[in-house]
This record gives sequence, structure tokens and C-alpha cells, in this order.
Amino acid sequence: MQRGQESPDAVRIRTLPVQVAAHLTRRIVSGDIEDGRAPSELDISQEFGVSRVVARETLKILASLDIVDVAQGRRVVVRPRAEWDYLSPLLIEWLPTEIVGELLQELHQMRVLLEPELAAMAAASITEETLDRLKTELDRMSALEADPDAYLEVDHEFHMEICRAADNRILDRIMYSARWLGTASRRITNEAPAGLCRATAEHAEIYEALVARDPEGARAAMRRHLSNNYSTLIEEKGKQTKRAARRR
Amino acid sequence: MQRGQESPDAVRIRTLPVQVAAHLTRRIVSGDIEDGRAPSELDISQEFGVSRVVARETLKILASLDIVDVAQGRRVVVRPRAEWDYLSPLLIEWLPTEIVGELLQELHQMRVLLEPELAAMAAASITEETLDRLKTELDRMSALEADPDAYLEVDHEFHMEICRAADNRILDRIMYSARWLGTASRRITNEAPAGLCRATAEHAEIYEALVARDPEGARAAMRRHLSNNYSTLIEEKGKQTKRAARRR
DNA sequence: GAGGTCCAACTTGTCATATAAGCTGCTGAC
DNA sequence: GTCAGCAGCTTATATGACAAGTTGGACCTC
Repeated sequence: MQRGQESPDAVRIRTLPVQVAAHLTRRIVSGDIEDGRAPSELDISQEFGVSRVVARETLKILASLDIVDVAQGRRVVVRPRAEWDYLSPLLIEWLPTEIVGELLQELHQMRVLLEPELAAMAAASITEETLDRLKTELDRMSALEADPDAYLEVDHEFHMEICRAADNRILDRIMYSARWLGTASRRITNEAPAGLCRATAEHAEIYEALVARDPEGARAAMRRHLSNNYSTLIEEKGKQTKRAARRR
Repeated sequence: MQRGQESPDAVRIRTLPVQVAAHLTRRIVSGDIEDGRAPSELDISQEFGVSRVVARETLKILASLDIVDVAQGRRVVVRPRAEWDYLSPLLIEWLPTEIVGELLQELHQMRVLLEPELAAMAAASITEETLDRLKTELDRMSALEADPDAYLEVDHEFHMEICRAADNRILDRIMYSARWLGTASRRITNEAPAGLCRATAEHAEIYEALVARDPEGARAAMRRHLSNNYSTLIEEKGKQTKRAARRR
């Protein structure tokens, strides 16, 4: 009766163009398609047995990720990998885990640079309503420590709330992309978040600094939080590497 | 909609879907389309006199900018403006100038946070080849002070080179996405009479710190450079506002 | 009347075919 | 050797048809 209750792990059915784009991207990454020459609409429709419409939308998707260049009359060309849109969760899903792992660290590096400043900015201009919402989320988090997935949902919302309070659409957009990136990569690596208990305490510290409208305090609290995050990230990566090594 | 109906000053010929997407976005921004209800494929194809294929691609474009949500069977819905992809050059082109002006300042705020750190990171790991390229660009800039447009090209390349040297694909992508606005803001600032001369000196300072592999120095030099940029940006904005007021 | 089932209408997803328009590289004239 | 021009490739757009998913209301049950 009630709809819209998709479980987080629900295998979302993706459209044909997305599936084909995933295949092609993986082939490009693996070096199966030589740089500079990508298949045309006709090639794609024949090889994958789809209509030209689907082949066309596939190329549009790849173009929107800056993976290829498409123009009328010209052949499709693969763009340099350095220019691909690594902020897109779609692309991240298609990349091999070792690259995703690297990107995760680079993502964290970005968060370390931005989030403490965002917290400081937020402390200067945060509203009572936002503080109320943060408090609510704080309570929900401490109640959800047994359910990592649900916890992470609220965790992200907590961080995004602070980001929004900083009142900068560019920075907000960046963190919004980062949020999806984080969940996408977590889905790939299937990595269990650790240290939820500690995280809650750290969130509380950030909240207190915001309530006090103390930019320095908020910056410092956020910085502590992220540096703790980083250690667990590294630990988890270590475990993964070991697991991967054992599998060989 | 026939092919020659673009506005006269539109230099680049854009595809039909892009043109229609521009129209629709402007209508949404102006409040002409009530939030939460966007036109369907059929509505679009009838109203603009285009085929369903074009209407469809239009919606795909809007969806890729997070302006709308599209799913099979469901009606198209307009997403909250706070979640639109303000990092996309397409969207920016379609927004009214006052919003673009605000975004310009928000972008600058982001650069102030990121670029000094990028410079510091680069100083720690920069290669001789990159330093050589930076030197070349430095020379070209001082030779191009009479030609603002060409100067800006090299200016941009200089900043991106440093960004690339920091060796972080996420941060690189962010700065790359911001390229359009970066050049836009730099074009404005460098319209100021003494702008280019001072900018060249500041670039040289950054370069020297990188050669010395001095993170602190590079960070400080970049910070000075950006804060100078900012003062001229504010001045220019003031002038523009006055001009606009006079025109009324 | 409240609550649930089911279907018809609407919407997006995909297919097939045809034509227009733009680019590339080769041919052939000079 | 140079360059105009054409042939053959490519993407862009149009049209019509059907598949598949959603929505909202009619209708049925209790």
C-alpha cells in the first residue's frame, strides 16, 4: 500500500543506455578500446543488439561524463582520463575497485580542506531552525548505532545540513556530489563503517560549537572528526587489501 | 521549432534539445512553471513543435543537471533549486545575471579555500617538467599583458597546471568544472587597469615558492593573489551595479 | 462509509525506419 | 602540387508503433 519504501540495497533496474554505457566505460578503462577511437552509434547498436536510440543515449551519457566527445559528422573520440567527471557517482560505479579506493582517499582529502571551513562559516550564520534539525539528527544517530546503513543516512544529512548553513551553492553542490560518491563507493567496496560510537560524540562536539556560534570551535571539532574518519578509512583499506591478497 | 530561430548573438549553434532545455529552465527560474510539475515529453514536443526524440533528450539534459527527476511511468517533477548542478556551464548560461553574479562570489569563496592548499600540495610533489611549463606560461603572460583574452587563456592554464600538480583527481575535477566561471571572474578582474601587471607579479611569486618547494610560501602567495583578485572583483561589481542603476 | 482491489489512462522506455545535415578524406581537374 | 568537389561516413531530427511502469479513480468488499 505505502510506496516509495525502496530498501537501500534494492537493486535498481537501470535503463538500457546506462547499462551499455557501463559496459563501454569498463572496456575503455581496461584498455580494450584504443584511446581516441570510440564506437559509433551504429557500432554500439549492432554490437549490443539495441536500437539506435539507445546507442545514441549511451553516447550522450558518456559525453555528459566527459568520457567521450560527440559532434555531428565527426567520429566519437575518447577524452583523456584526467578530464573525466570523477564527481559523478555513475562513473564511480563503473570503475575498478582499486581506482575507487584511490578516489575515496582523494575525496577525503577534499573534505578535510572544505568541511572545517564550512563548519566555521555555518557557525557564523546558522539559524535556530537548522540547529533544531541538527539536534534531531544527533538524537536519531545515537539511537541508530546498531544500524550502520540508517546511521549513515542521518550522518550524511547532518553534514549536508551544516554545508547548507554555510550558504554557498557552489560548495554545497560539491559536497552534495561528494555525498553520492561516498555512498556509491561504499556500496562498491561493501565496507562496513566502524567507530559509530565515537562518531556520535564527535558530531555532538560540532553541534555544541555551532550552538555557541563559535567558528574556531566548529572548525576544530570538524577537523578532529574528519581525521578520526580518516584513520578508520585507512584501517578498513588495510583489511581489504589483506582480504584481496588472501583471495589470490 | 525550426533551425534558424536562435537569437542573433548566439555564436555557437546548439542542438535543438539544448535550446529547448534552455527555454524550459528559464521558465522554471522565472516561476512560470509551478514547482513540482514539469511538462511531459508530449507537452514539450507539442509546445515547441519538435519530435518526441528531441523532447526526450531535452528532459535527459534537465535531469543530468538535477533540475528535474525523470522516471518511467512517473510524471516529470522539478527538483529543489538548491540541488541543481551549479557547477555546470550549461545551467549557468541559462541563469539570469544577478544569480550568476552571486555564484561568482560563491565560486571565489571556494577558490580561496582550495587553491592555496592546492598550491601547498603542489609544492611538495611538483616535477621539473611542470615547473618548466609554468615558467613558459609565466613568460607568455608577461608578454601578453596587452591582450587580456589571450592572457586569460594562459592564466587559466597556469592555475590548472598547479592544480594538476597537487595530484588529486577530485580536486582537479572541481577546479576544472569551475573553469568557465574562473575565466569569467578573471576576465572581469583583469579588466581593471593595473590588474594584469600585478597578476603577473603575483604569479611569479607563486612560481618562485614552487621552485623552492616551499608549501607555506606557495600557500601564502596564492592566498595573496586571490585576495587581490577579490578586491578588484568587488570594485568591478560595484561599477557594474552603478552602470545598471544608471541605465534604469 | 472505510479500506482495499483492480483496471484504464497516462507517462516514460525502446524499437524501426527514413531523411537532413555536417565532417573527412579521396579523387580528379588544372 | 594545389584545391575544388564529391562520395561515404557520421550524428541530428522526425514519425509511428509498441512495451512497461505509475497513478488515480471506479468499484467492490466488509
